Amino acid sequence: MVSNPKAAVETRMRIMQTAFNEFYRRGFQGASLNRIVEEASTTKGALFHHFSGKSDLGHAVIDELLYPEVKAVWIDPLQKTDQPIETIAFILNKLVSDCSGDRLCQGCPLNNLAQEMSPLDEDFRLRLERIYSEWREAIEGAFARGMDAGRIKKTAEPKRIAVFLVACFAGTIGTAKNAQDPEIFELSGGALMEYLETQKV
Amino acid sequence: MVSNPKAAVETRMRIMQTAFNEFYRRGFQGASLNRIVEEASTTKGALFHHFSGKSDLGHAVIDELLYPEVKAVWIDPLQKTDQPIETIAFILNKLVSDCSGDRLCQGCPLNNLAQEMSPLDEDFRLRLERIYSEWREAIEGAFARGMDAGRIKKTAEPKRIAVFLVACFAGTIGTAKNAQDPEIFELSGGALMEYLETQKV
DNA sequence: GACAGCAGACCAACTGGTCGGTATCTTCCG
DNA sequence: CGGAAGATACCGACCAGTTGGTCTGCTGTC
Repeated sequence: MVSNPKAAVETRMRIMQTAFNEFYRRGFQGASLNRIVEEASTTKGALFHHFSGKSDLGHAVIDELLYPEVKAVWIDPLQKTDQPIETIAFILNKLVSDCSGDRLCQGCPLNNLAQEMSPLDEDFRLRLERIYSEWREAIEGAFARGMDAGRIKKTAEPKRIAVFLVACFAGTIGTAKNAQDPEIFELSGGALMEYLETQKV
Repeated sequence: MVSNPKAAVETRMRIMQTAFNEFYRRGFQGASLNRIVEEASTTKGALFHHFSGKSDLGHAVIDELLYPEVKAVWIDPLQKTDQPIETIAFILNKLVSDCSGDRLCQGCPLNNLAQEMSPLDEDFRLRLERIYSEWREAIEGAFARGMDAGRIKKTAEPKRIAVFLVACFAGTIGTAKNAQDPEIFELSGGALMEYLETQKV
């Protein structure tokens, strides 16, 4: 299984990261394997040695790059808190300050891929849906703990809130991407926080 | 300009509608002109007689099919009302009852196209953004009139609400498409109406 | 006969994918 | 310890199929 380790896994990683950028910019269908191998300074041989095809490469990018990213940014922090609203506000602020306005206006990689590929390929859809559902569960759990801790009002419905929040994130980033206008973030994000405040005790 | 009129505009229309379906199902990049002309029972000659290329066809579909649809469903009703929340609830219910669950889970044609094409082609982005901004303005106007009529609370911010609403619609339909689960609509739609209720007097 | 409307053969460019070859490493036997 | 055998990692020419797009020519209507 393991033979010439370091260089090989590095090559594999380089291909995945280059592919991630291509998928992000041009979509999965628009991405070209020829461009990917050129951009990654490697060859078809290497790509098809590490991946069985374009789809397999896509799956690997989702499982090994996208999922860990979402997990680190959203899921892990939420799983440890009983102050969901403050945690979400913190993450959102961090995202806005970390990424430049331009970057934010390129859309969410997860959402971009999901919108394009979920109707076309069930394997893609299931992998992406797993990320979404873990994300929702993390939010739901945080709000449930918030209720137990007396921070969230008793009548709140964590599941409904979680589904709504994920939809709002996806929609806000998506519409901001189309408008190419960071003001969308401020307005939509403000309204979102306004909604969340109504869920406090 | 006009010579053999009826048949020609009919051919043109048939090509656009077939293209619309192809774009809707496979995305613009994934759509094939060969498939479109075959599906429309015509030929490359006809397509390139009526449109200067794939992009031009895309533009025509947006301007002549997508925009009128959004206008009829969303913009026109909103421009005549000072009861924005009731009007929106009505439209949403109509959409859900008109379309089958399956159809809804295929996503919003406007949002699908926007997510894919706005980063790739500025002409697409501008045309799509025009639809979004008219949509937002219609919502904003309706809430402003609602405030004047004393139905919406004085502290409401119509523009913020409009931006947020459009983002929520896009996000809800998008996440429901990925989840292939109509329950997303009920949960997210419920939360959305819950938010809107807080904007009443 | 002039021209819009359309047909469809044709084209270069590119797509995802294959395959024989090579170079570098691991393994194991003597 | 040497060195042959074998596996892994990678190269890049090559392939059939498809893409968006062109162009010549036919046909029916003014």
